[in-house]
Amino acid sequence: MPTDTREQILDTAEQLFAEFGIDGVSIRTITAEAGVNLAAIHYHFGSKEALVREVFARRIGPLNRERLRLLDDLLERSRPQQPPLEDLVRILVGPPLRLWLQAEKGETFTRLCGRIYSESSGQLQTMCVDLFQEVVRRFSAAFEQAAPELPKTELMWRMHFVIGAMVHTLMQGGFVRQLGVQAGEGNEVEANIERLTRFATAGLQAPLPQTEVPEMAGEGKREVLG
Amino acid sequence: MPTDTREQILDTAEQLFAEFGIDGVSIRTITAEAGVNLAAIHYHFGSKEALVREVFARRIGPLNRERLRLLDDLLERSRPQQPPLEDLVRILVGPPLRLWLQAEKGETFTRLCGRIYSESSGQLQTMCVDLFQEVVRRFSAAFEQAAPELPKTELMWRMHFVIGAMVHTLMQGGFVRQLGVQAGEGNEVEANIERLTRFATAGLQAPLPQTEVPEMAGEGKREVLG
DNA sequence: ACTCAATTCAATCAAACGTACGAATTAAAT
DNA sequence: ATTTAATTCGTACGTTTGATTGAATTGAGT
Repeated sequence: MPTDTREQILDTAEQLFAEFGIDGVSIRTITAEAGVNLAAIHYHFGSKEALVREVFARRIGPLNRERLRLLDDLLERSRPQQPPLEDLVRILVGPPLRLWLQAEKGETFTRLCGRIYSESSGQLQTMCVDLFQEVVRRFSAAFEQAAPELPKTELMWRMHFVIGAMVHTLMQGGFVRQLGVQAGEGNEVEANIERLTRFATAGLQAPLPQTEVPEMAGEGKREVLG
Repeated sequence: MPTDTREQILDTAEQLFAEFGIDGVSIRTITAEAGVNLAAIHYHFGSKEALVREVFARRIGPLNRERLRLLDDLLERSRPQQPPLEDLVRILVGPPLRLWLQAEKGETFTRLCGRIYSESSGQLQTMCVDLFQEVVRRFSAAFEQAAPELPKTELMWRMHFVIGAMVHTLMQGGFVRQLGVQAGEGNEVEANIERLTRFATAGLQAPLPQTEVPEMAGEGKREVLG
C-alpha cells in the first residue's frame, strides 16, 4: 500500500528534520529534495503536522517494540531471579544507539529521535507520551525490582538522568566521536553502548545520602558556595 | 546605558524562547508581549539572530564565570591535593540547576539553556562553542587530574554523559518533579543537585571493562540480542 | 528657546510559509 | 475501448515572517 512517493517523502523529511529541525524545514524544501510535487504532502498526509507525526511514529514504534521484546527475553531468561541492572540498562539504551550508525544516512534518525525531547510542539508531545507509555511503564517496573533499595522518587530521577545521557549522545555524540581517538575502529557503536551502559549502571547504583530519608539532603555538603 | 526597552525585550524574549522555542516565536510576538514597538528589536539589536545571541550571552557569561570562580576556589582550597571528583561535579552542574527555580519566572531560563544544545542554528552553535570553550578546557583538565586512571577518550564520553543528564534535567526536569512526592519540601533544588551529583560521580567512577584497552570492548557481553 | 542626537512610532516591503483546488495524468477494471 | 478511481501536477490564495523606511517624539545640553 505504501506508495513510492509516500516513502520518498518520509525518508527525505526524516533526513531534513534531523539536520535542520522541524520548524527549520518547509514542505517546499522537502518536496523539492524528494523530487515530488508540492501538493503531494497534503495528499498523502493531510498536513505538515501529520507528516511530522508519521515520520516519528514510523521509527519509534518498531524501536520500542524491540525494546519490549528484549525486555521480555531478559525477564524470561533470568527467571526466577531479577535480571541484573546492567542488562536492563543495556536493552534500554542499546536499540536507539544502535541506529546511530546503522541508518543508511549516518546519524540521520538518531538526531531526529533526540529532537522529540526538545522540539515538543504540543500535539507531538502528547503523541510521544502515548508512544513511550508502555516502555516507560514496563522498564520502570523492572528497574524498581532490580534496585529495590532505592526510594521510588530517587529511582525516577536516576532513570531520568540515564535518558538524558542517552538523548544527548544521540544528538551530540557525533561531536564527541570526532574528538576521540582515530575513528574507524571496528564496532564503535557497540563500544559506545557499553560505555553508556557502564556509566548509567554505576550511576543508578550510587550510594544514597547518609540518612535513608531523601528529603532535606544536601545541607551538610556545602563546602562550596559557603 | 541599557535602556528600559532593551531590557524589557531581552526579558520577554528569553521567556518566550524558553517556552516555545526560538523559531516558535516571532519578533511581533516578542514586541507585542513586551509592550514595545515592532521596530525596537531591529533598532536595539539589528536582527532577530543578534537578539537571540544577546539573550543567550547575557545569562551564559555570568553562569560560566561563576563556575570558573568556584573551580578556582576549590582548587585553591584543596591544594596541594587534587579536589574530590564529587566536588568537581557539583560545581559543574550546580550553578545551572540552581537557576532552575531561582529565576523569577520559574523554569524560564533553564529550559532556554537546554535549547542551546538542540536548536543549534549555525551561528548560535559557534557562539556557544566560544562561550563554553574555557569552561570545557578548565573542567576537562581538572577531571583528568581527579580521575587519572581513566583513558582520556573514556573520560570525555563520561563527561559528555554528565552534561546530557544535566541538560535533560534543565529541559524536562519539571515533568519529573510533578511525579515526585509532594512538592513544596524545603530546598528542592539543592536536593536535586545532590541527586545528580551522586549519580554523575558514581558514573564517572564506573569500573573499566576487563582489559585496560578500551578499543574493541563490548564484544564479550552480548548475552542480549544473540 | 533652540539644537541635535537618541529613541519610538506607524506603515510598508518582499519573501517564505502552509494550504487549497481543479486540471492533467496514470493505471487498473470492465 | 471506455469507465473509474487514484495519484500527480501546476498554480494560486491568504498569512505571517524578518526587515526597512521616514516621520514623530523625547530629552538632555547650551
